[in-house]
Amino acid sequence: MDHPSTHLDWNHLRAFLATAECGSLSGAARRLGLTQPTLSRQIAAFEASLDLLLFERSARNLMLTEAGRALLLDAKDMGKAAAAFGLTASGQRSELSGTVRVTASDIMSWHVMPQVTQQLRLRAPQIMLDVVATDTIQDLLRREADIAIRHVRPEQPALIARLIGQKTGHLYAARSYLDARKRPETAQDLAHHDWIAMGDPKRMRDHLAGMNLPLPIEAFRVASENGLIAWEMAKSGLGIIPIDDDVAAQAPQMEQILPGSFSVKFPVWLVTHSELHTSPRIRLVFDLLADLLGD
Amino acid sequence: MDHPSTHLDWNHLRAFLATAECGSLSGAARRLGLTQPTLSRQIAAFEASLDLLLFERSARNLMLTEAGRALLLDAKDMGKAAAAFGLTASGQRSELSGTVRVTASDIMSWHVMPQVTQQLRLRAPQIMLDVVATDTIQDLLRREADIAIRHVRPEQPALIARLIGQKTGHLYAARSYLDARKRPETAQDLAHHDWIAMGDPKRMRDHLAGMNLPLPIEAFRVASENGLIAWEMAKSGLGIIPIDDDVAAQAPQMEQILPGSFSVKFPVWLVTHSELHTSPRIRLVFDLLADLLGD
DNA sequence: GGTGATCCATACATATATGTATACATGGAC
DNA sequence: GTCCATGTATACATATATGTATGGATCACC
Repeated sequence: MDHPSTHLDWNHLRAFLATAECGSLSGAARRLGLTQPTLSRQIAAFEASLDLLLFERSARNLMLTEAGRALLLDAKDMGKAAAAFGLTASGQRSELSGTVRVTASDIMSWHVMPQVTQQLRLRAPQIMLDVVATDTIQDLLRREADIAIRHVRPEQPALIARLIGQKTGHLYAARSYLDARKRPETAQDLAHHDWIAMGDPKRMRDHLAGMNLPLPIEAFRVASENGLIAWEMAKSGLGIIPIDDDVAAQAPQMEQILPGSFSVKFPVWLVTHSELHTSPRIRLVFDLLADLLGD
Repeated sequence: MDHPSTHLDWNHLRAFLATAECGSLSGAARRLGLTQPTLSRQIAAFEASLDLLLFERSARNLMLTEAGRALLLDAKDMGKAAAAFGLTASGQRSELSGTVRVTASDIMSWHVMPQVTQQLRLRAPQIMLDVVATDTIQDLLRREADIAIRHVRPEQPALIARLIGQKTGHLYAARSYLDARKRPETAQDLAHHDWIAMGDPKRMRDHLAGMNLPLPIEAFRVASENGLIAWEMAKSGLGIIPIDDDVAAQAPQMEQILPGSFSVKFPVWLVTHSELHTSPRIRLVFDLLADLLGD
């Protein structure tokens, strides 16, 4: 007994998705490059084959039925997979070969870029990816990089940015540190601990103060512009550091401070120069990165 | 600039997936209920539209090209989504209404079934799901339940079972317990700690001994047939318990013992009576559970 | 080496889907 | 109320895709 999905007409499925997302047959026809009567018939045939009413025909516009709403979720998954397929297909074309230079923070470069690069090599084998670990937006304006992964929205009008996702972090310290010092029980205790700063301690203090966590500047005992070094310091037990949960999960000796509280959310932006976005190669890597980073 | 995926012929995509999975055009034609020439032309047209060679024609059989292999991954995602769509569509049909009784262990019933039930209500609103928290396979043979979620493969020939996935667990204890006692540093330390047994302590001791973790039977200070009660005991600091990582993740006061070591992998089986599997309603819930549990 | 099974590609007739043109309905602007 | 923009459904001609039939090629088997 084979599943009914193999006997579904996948083009009808595509028609359903487009119609549901556009809210009209005409709109879906425009999006798909077909005509409105075609969409009308495809939807009707699809409903007949499923033996279900997908849309409520209310004169002016179509409305999803209850069943249609449930099915739309699965159809959207299919649309995402189809989009990914299209991207991968572009990546396989040899005429898009060349180098694309991507810049990301050192932590991102070290923690997520290896796997992303691996995925990208599979999906766009013709493209050579050059990962530069810096954190200044100037790289893009000076054309020293093609695409940047950033955690703040860039202001320059010459840049285009797409919000990809959001990462969550918390406060962590090594178990050895917490065993040696008194384990903090309340937010007040935190001021008497050693803190590690990534970058400028003052900027970090202000940031934590904004999270309702005021700390004296003396609390920051060590700092490093290099995020990886700061993180290694934290791992070896030098103090408390706020860091991305995924990074922390890879270090079993790290323990979350006051679990559940003081969560930091930082967005992930994909940025490129507006002129570069018209280059098919860079455009492809941009879209692939958006797909790979946006899990 | 719209994505190229909207202009892809999704039926060609389906043809590609079937051909790649079957290894031949004829096989794909049989699966899809089409003829071999149709598949031949669809694949050729698809390759032309993508401007990519997907298969290497080597007389006897088709072999995926490098590009085809990369694209197959995305196509499989699409196939999965299409299968899910087909299941949801079945669930929306009113003629499949009725009750299905599912039995699962108490921990599973409490931890995963609520969300699964919610998903299932969305995808098959006509079906009333009855969740029974027990762990004996007899329920199925006596027809006291229609479907069982189990962690051992059933032996009875009258039952059909499908392996859905695998869950991973580790040893956990409450932070309060670990603060009060000496925090274990090595595997040897574990024998001097208090252990909590789910079910029969002897069976659990044997199970842990099989994981190269020999414990005296006196180490088990408390036990409960009811897994939830054992878990609550562990959360309140009565000792060490091996438990699923997802369950542990929801209890911030629980800390993993010797992080990374002593991992327990237990399979998830979906079981039903072979006769029941022919009932469309139960068959549907079976497939939906397989889809929902197998993430 | 012959034979049958299996597989892919092509030709041709037919079935199916699509586009064009059109009729009809609705709601907003004036 | 009238006009116009927008949207859906149907008729008809045409373009496209599909099935049937067939030929060629390869491999397993005797």
